Amino acid sequence: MARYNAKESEPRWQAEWERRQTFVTREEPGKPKAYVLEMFPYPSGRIHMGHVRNYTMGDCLARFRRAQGFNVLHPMGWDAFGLPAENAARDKGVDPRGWTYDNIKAMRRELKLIGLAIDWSREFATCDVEYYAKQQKLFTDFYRNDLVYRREADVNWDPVDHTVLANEQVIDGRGWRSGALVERKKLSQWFFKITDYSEDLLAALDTLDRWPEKVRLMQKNWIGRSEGMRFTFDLSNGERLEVFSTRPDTLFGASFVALSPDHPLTEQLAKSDPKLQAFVEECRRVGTAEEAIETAPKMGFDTGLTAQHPFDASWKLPVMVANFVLMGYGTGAIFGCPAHDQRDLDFARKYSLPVLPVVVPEGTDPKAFDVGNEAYTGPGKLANSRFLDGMDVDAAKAAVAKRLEDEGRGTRTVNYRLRDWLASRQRAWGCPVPMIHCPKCGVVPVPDADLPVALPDDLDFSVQGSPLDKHPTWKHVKCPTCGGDAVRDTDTLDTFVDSAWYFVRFCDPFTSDPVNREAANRWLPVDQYIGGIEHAILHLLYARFFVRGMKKCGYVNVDEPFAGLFTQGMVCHETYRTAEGANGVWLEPSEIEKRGGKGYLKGSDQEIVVGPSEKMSKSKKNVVAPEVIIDIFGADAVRWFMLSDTPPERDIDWSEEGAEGCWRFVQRIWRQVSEAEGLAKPGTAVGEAAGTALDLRRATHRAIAAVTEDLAALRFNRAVARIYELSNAVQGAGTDVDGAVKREALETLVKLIAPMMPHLAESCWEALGHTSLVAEAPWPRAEAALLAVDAITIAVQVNGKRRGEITIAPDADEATVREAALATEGVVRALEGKAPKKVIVVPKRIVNIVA
RNA sequence: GGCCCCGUGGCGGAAUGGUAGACGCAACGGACUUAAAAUCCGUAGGUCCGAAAGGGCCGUGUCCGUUCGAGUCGGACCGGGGCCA
Repeated sequence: MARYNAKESEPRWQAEWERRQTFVTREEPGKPKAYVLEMFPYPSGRIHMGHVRNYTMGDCLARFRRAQGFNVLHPMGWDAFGLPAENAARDKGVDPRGWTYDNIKAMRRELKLIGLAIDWSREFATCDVEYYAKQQKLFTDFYRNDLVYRREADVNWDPVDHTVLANEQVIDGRGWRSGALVERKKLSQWFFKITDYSEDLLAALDTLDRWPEKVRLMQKNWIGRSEGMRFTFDLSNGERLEVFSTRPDTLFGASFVALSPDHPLTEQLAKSDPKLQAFVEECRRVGTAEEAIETAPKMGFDTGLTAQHPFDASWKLPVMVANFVLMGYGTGAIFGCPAHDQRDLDFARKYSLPVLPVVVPEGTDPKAFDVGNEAYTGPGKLANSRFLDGMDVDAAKAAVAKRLEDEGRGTRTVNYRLRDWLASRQRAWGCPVPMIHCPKCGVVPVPDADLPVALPDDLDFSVQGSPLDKHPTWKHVKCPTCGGDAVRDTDTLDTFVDSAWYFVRFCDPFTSDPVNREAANRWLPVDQYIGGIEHAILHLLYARFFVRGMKKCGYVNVDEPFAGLFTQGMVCHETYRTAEGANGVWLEPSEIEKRGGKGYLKGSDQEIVVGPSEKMSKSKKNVVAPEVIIDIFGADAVRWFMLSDTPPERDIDWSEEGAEGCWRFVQRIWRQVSEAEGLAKPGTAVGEAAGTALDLRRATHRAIAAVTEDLAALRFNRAVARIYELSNAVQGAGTDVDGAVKREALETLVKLIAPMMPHLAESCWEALGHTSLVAEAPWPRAEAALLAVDAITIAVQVNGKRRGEITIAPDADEATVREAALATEGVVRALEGKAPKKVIVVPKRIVNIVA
């Protein structure tokens, strides 16, 4: 037989699957369902190794479930709106729609090279007007159901690029592209009311038991529930100021009251105080990113006002404006207790404010307790706090709360760090916000009959500002209510909205409603979602919110989008450069060669520096292109690599040697199958087996049991190891094994590799004389009788040290095992004639003799 | 600073509290070959004793503990990574 020719075989089987519509999902209500989904890609134009790993894992699971008799939904689409298309349009003058669809075409072709068992008939892109039309319908329904609202908000504004920037795009107070100092600007923006679900999104994390603990913890921290109090201070100007605090127990340690630069009172005071106005502007230059505010030096401005301590009318605290107080958190005003809050302490030291400890560790003398430059936030007893003295922190919080509530001065509240989701973007390549602004009627949603609000084809990306807004005609429209002249909302929705419900649409992407309720309720939740950990918060939280909103609007009746979540690791590669440090120039893997464990410039004796393995990135040139690799080794070998060795949640190192090893294994399987001699005819029953044949049958069925268990738990690397073992067993069994037993072993081997190396499996299946597809063959079943063994080898220890082993029947009684153990040569030697004090017999495990 | 995760051969990694290092990569020895590639067979944690068969001791980052028995459970520490500050 000839060597396995992946180049010839892979396109052939891909065409055959397509011809037979093997992976088109049909509704098969009699079967259990399995919705397997990998995070859909942004159509950059090229796939990378990270995609290959992600989609191979999902594909392996989808094929496995299919063979097990599940009705599988495994779709694919494109997260196709976003900035790169718009930047290409602006910089190169290309049409963003054409650019995007060209990229999709190129990427689809590359993806198909992997041989994925995907129902391509359901494919869509979020930039398809058919898709975003439905999203606009959802948006207006969310609006009618009070899940969307409009308000003025502070945003990062780049005055050079004339655009809003996300917090992450502001570096050191400057726009990442223009380098201009970012301003904060108030704009009317659309928000999703995600905070309505703060408590539910937090509490329901406990139900997601097939999510990584890490992701649940990250979401929990992001939602940031804290219990505290809102209460008021009386100010010297006669007004009352409401503050929020999670530490009301430290009220007697207060040394100032601080306002956010964006607090209404600050704004009011700034009108008549140019110095304060200048201070506020300085604060705004830091931007709105929490981290920037957190790490910026503490800055304060004394307003000259004082606040009266709630429990002591004679105690006056200065009222400051401080840059570290966030308007979006609590009430935008705090009282500062420097001894027990690090930010307050940094601030107090800078402005020479008093620092009085009011909580000290148990058994510490309050007079001797020195705060220094580190705030004490641990547990302890109250001190210097009048009626609270001696209480612990919780008791003091309760006592303060009760007193403030009794006086009608405050209430206990739960506060969340989670903010409402700002959905407006001043960008043109996105889903237009389906709203109309009428001078008479105000904001009016676009009526269903007028949807979709499609993007115009003739956007001019060379203009300053938003191309949608600057379009000569697009925004002008009649008000649906009064018929008068009105304008469209010229913002688009955050692209995270597009990905917040695409998995619902996949359940029936053809229906004219946004959702086919029956299909959605049958397929959802996604049984296994697979993607990168980088989406732990944003995408996954938004999708959880969206499903809740869609439930409120009557579209679905599930509580959570993703029942199982798996976050796969990155693909890494060694880095190469011509020299250490700054003198070195990065080299591509194809530019070097390895000899004797060292790296050299290809075809020369010039040694190069082999650096550590890092995430593949263009800047370090340590990327390998999937298409190139598939061309060399075939898709199956690459798929096998992605599933081998490294546990799927960890980062994997791509290496040429490893890929060659996979390619050799492909050939080995092919050889074992295609060159097998003396096989029984397909369908021959296996009779009584003994000796080598029985050993092979046992190895076969052990492999079935282990691989089945491992694949169900996504332990691909272990499944791969079990398959190697079966292959070794086939090899070791030799040629004179019964033909039916050998056929059983080989057919099992082929079925077990089928989810991982589907093309090779089809070729082998054909070589074994089948005319059907292995993709349509049922998953093998392990026979319990063959998993049992009639003799097991267990270790014998003396005082916990291994001194020998015995081979014995698994059901041997304790006395027999004990006798055999004590008779073992090594045990006799170790005991030196002494009588054992105790013999511990753990059936089928071990014998330990205590001497 | 707090919380979480991870430290096992040259490398990736296995191991329900029960024979540590399965399986793979790289390496080495042998067979086949004019030769190479490919393939097949075999060796392999360290160390000491022995001609060999075999055996002793040490060994999962370090130390301590629980247990008949610890890579696995608990505590402290060291190192790496992540999230939040």
